[in-house]
Amino acid sequence: MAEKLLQHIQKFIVLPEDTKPLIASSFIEMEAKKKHNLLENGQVCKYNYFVESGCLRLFFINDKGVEQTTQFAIENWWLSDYTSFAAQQPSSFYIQAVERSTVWALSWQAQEQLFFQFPPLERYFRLMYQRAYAAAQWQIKYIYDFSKEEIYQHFSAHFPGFVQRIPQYLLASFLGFTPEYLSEIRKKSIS
Amino acid sequence: MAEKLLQHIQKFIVLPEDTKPLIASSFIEMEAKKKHNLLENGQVCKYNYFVESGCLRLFFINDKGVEQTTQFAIENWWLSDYTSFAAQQPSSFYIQAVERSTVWALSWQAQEQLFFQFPPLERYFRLMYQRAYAAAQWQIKYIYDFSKEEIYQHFSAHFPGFVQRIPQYLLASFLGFTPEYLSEIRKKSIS
DNA sequence: CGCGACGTTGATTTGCCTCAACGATTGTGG
DNA sequence: CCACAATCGTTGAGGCAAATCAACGTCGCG
Repeated sequence: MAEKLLQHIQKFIVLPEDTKPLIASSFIEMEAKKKHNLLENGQVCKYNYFVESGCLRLFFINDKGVEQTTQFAIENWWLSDYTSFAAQQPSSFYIQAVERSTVWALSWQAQEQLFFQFPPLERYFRLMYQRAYAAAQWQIKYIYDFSKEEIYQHFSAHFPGFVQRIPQYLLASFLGFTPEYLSEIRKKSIS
Repeated sequence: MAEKLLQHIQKFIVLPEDTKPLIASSFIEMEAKKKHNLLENGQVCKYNYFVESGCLRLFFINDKGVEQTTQFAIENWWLSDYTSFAAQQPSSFYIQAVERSTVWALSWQAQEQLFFQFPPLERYFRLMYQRAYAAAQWQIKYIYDFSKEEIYQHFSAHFPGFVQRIPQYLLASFLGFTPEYLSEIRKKSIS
């Protein structure tokens, strides 16, 4: 149980055998069908999610009623609305399964207790946040640096498999433009 | 010495008296004049900077030669290019003092050694990264959610003091548009 | 089979940029 | 302490990337 999660943690810190049951039992295993919402706007984001398989996305709905995806998480990535999670306040985001997904959910209380029982996990999570923050710094750089067309070219060059895997309207939403414009860009790059 | 830094750490974790000299001595105090670069494109980002007073910015230069500011850090905030810092690879950013600033610099090696000597600091840094990452999630949401004009209105409503404090061309660069357009927006909101 | 979700195409509009020129303010050396 | 230059902010004309709107083809699913 929780093999993938434990293996992932062990890439970053040493895990004594006897801590594994403690850790595994702190998480809740969840199965989410495609399009199922793990978090809805207005709710407190109770969990930090580790994706074992499948894909989640973080999005919000703007004042025109359009869904804006700001992040995806695939296997071995964590996802949460950390503003809501850390302060246990209502979120303005949704978290939704893009595909059928298996995730391990860690509540804020369980996380705090785990840190108390096994402090080296602080290091693991420090590294995870550091990695996530570095990725966010890059995402922001991309947005400022490139035109929409360049953003698409870079992204599809770096993550060809992922581009194939998700519907185009979600990709457009994530990259910050309309499905129509994505269509136009793709037509150009084929010919 | 390093009073502000130690006080800041104590807001998040308990610091025994005898650890304070150890911590303080792991940092290098630096004074930076206005426009002085603490990091330049192509160098490894050797330090994680804590701002005691003044203001730093993180920026890069795009292919048209224009400086794009992606973050500011004022008193009690940390700043670094974490992609470069964590992997000790060359950075594609600059870090520059916006005003005369006093900062405490922590090298990657010193940071690792500190974690070894006093593990509770992992928790402090986990919380700092969590906070920084949450702020980045919000920044990304803002970029997707609002028009340039709305971004300016929100920002100047939330941080009126900061808007006064820095030159307009840096604010424009940070908010993602040209100084000319900022001028236009400001004219509109006055009348 | 029929409906709804998804992708495409083209016409039109617009938010914002580019470029160029000109005041205002700052600072710096003589 | 003034003169001159550099930096910074403003204004306006023109242009383009990307959005909006609307219509239509296609696929998968109940």
